[in-house]
Amino acid sequence: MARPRRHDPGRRERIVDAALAVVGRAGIAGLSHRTVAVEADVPLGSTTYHFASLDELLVAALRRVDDTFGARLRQGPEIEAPDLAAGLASLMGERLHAEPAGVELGYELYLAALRRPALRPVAAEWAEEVVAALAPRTGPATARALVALMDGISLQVLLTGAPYDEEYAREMLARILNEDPKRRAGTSSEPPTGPTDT
Amino acid sequence: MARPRRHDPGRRERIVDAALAVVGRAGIAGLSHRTVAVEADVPLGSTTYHFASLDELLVAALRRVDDTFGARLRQGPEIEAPDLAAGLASLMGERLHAEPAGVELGYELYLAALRRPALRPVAAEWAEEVVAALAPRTGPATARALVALMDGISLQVLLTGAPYDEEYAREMLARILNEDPKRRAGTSSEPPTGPTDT
Amino acid sequence: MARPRRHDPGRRERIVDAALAVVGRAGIAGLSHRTVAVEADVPLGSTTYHFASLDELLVAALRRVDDTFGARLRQGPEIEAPDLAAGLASLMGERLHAEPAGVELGYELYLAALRRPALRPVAAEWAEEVVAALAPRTGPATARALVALMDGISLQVLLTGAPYDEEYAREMLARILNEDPKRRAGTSSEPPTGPTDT
Amino acid sequence: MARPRRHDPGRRERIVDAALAVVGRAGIAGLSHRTVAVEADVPLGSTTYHFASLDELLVAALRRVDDTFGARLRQGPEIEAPDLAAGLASLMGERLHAEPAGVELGYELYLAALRRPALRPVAAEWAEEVVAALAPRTGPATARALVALMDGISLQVLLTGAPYDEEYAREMLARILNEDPKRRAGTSSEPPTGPTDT
DNA sequence: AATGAATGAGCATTCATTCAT
DNA sequence: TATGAATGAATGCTCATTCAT
Repeated sequence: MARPRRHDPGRRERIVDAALAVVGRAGIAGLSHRTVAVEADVPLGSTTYHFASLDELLVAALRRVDDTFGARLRQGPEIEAPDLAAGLASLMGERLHAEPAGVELGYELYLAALRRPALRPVAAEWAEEVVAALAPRTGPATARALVALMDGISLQVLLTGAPYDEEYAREMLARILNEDPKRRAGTSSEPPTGPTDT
Repeated sequence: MARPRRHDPGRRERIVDAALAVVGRAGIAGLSHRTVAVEADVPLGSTTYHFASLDELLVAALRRVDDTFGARLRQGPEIEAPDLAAGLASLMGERLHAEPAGVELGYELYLAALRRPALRPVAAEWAEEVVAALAPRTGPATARALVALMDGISLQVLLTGAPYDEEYAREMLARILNEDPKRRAGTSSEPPTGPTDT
Repeated sequence: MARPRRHDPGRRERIVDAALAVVGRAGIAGLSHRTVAVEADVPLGSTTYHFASLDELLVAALRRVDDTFGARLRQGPEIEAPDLAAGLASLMGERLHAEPAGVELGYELYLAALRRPALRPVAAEWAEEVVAALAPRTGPATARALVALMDGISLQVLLTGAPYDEEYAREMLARILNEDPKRRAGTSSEPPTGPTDT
Repeated sequence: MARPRRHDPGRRERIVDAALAVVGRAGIAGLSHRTVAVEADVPLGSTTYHFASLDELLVAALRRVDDTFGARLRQGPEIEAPDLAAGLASLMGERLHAEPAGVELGYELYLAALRRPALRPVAAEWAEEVVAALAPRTGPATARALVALMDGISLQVLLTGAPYDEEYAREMLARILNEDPKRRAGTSSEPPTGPTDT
């Protein structure tokens, strides 16, 4: 009972919150007008009134997530650590252990965006955010490669259920940070816009 | 009308083929008993008779795919190329251009596996296959990192729609192949089970 | 309760019957999976199982109607009446009074077909049936014009609610049956394929 | 954002215009409060505020249409043409080719009126308008028959997709204009209220 | 062994209308 | 006087699975 609730300010936000809760629990595929309406304790029609389509709701929900790797990187000290590879490897481990759901959500978003164009802008933003945080320190090309490697390693962990090996991650990230020693002297950093960068 | 086809020996296989065709065309989400029954020109009940669940059918179909990066790697010459990084970068480009659908299917499988445990073994196999092909040449740890990096780079290409930059990929793969120059001499290969490998 | 009803032979036909009943009562616009399911006392899914789309069901229902003007014409004596115009006018009146619902259904079908291509073949068949019945007596062109005139007169009656004026109808049908007296001698019939016919 | 538009005097008219645009584009079935509100760039509530029901809005919109056969007939020269049948046949062809959408709208209105009593007055007006334009020249009964025949012929063209045969139409219209040659001399006009007219 | 029929749950979406402000 | 928000009912349709034959 107890559901008169005409004039419910903030309802739109509550729906977004509910969508996020549903996606966290059941994945993007588990999001439907019905699941979100139940979660938000709101009539079904209300979800379609506020969001013309499920994609629109999903995008609104994903944009609200500021608990991404990029966000964490911007706030934390790792970006300035003397050993950047170790900092990133540590941060990966921290997130994989502390909030695996958040990490999963991120990759689910990436992969879902492959088939749902509406999600691509958000996915691209999430990815760009990390690159933007790293680029000032490493240059854009290396930053992009670091992100690619971290993405690939995280996916492997999530998929195989194998434990995260932080030392292994550190080593491989360090290799990316090493420019080719045959062509240059082996320094561990490169100018923001080095000659090999795009 | 008059489509008896009792005693149809290859039917099970035909259903698997049809499932694969459907998945290739419409993605994993497009697979249903109905779509596959239509594609195979088989009664609906036949699909549930031969496969207890959709997941089972999907697994059977995915296991039959031999058009994976790993399979291609096993057959081709790249694995023995003097410049392994260049070989892999070239192979990535080839696949991204020639059969993006196949590449997408791979990542779609990863996505699905995140939430559907039944698919995880296949997804893990697909990933392991590449590692297994590379490991004899680079050692398992480096192989795993190469795969991670290639996955990350491919995802970026597919998600952002940016053109694939083969030279960039080659450079970054080469960095992974370079062991830390501070600790060792920069050789482009390492023994199958080097000290840093897991 | 009392609704186990697995294995219900003839169900498909019952659904068609129900559809016809719904359309007769509420018009084509009143036909929905739900209304027809209730009318047939059948679960909702059953209607979509037997008919892939509403259009398909509607077409099946309309094709079963043999209570059309054309059917009546084929069976009755009017077609051979010495005064064809009077026979047709009388038949129109008979139908308008005895089964206005059937007449309405016919014109609703014609008009609905304007916007729903799936209905056009049936509508065309209904119209052709009358033409085919009349053509041996009057020639195809005159037959077509007779049908057009009868359609137009019936529409006016249905729309305005004005009473059907049989004598008026007879007079105008007779005029169509009269070939142009300026060019020919005024006979009341023309050969099956007269020179002015298409 | 910032679309205040309080005190918008012509809003009611704009809503009617928008309704007409929607109906022209998507048919009567495509008219809804939402579609019309979007088309008029007006808040949803505004449409229900100004028009108590959809029917009311639809009637207001249809009454404004002056692009009907009757309107065209009142303005054009055909009504005074020496060969009235030829004039009408030509006008039919002109409209069927130049604005089939407008013609279809007319018949769609007839359809809707069959089941929605609120629309009947408008539909009757549309039909009466042509009769009124023709009656001074032909007498009311003949006028009504001409209209009936033209409606029937137009419906056949729209339904079967067959090309409009102007000469055929002219011939049949001419027959209606010919009073029965057996009873009277074949003149091509009759006094406004001839003995056979109702 | 094989399958056509069946079905209850679910889907995204549209809608006319009501109502508190 | 306007209107944004709200909502319950309905729409066509898909689905995995069950089951009697």
